[in-house]
Amino acid sequence: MNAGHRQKAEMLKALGHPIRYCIVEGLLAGEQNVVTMAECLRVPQPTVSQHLQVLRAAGILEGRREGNEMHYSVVNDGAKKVVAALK
Amino acid sequence: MNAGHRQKAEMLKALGHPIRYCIVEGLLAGEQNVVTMAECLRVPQPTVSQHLQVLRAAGILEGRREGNEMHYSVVNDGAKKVVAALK
DNA sequence: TTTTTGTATATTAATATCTGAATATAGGAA
DNA sequence: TTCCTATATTCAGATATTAATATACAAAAA
Repeated sequence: MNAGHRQKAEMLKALGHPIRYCIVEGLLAGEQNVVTMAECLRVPQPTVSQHLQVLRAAGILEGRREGNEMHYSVVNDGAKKVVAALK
Repeated sequence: MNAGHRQKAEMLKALGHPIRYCIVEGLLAGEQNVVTMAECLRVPQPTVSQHLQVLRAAGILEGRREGNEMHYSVVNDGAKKVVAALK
């Protein structure tokens, strides 16, 4: 067990929640807005924000503000590969 | 968010622990014995057994007894693909 | 019976998750 | 400017889940 394992496991742990997996898959398909995510997932907006924070902390997402909306995108190649592998 | 997301997230959650990721990767490389895993991972054998149980419950591993040893193998295609994608 | 191999259980500590309220941030209208 | 609305984050809390340890138990072979 080395640092690589830890890093990969940490990334998989972040993806290993239905809401977060759905967020990442949705972002890879082009969705962006937090309100849209919350409606699609049928969970309160704060819950989505908290999961977004987990994904950001894991280095999977980055966000930038566009007016009063946040636009997130997947910046982690491993996460992209994992979601693609499970398509 | 549908049943597919939940299933995939559950599998990723099981893989999302350094010890468990290491076990699965090691099994795909051909290792088998629980004592060997424990020594390699430098954790107590009961800890390895607990993680093996998590992986079995997630449908990632199956084990069969060979004399007084257990031989585990990875039986989940998704898990194989994920580990391969992160190689 | 003793040793080796592995699992099961109980306890405790640490994390994760969800909810609701409060707060921040940006844009537009009065 | 001030107020209002929409968007998003942060915080506090309660609850639930997970993980690690130690201990006890079970199965098989020497």
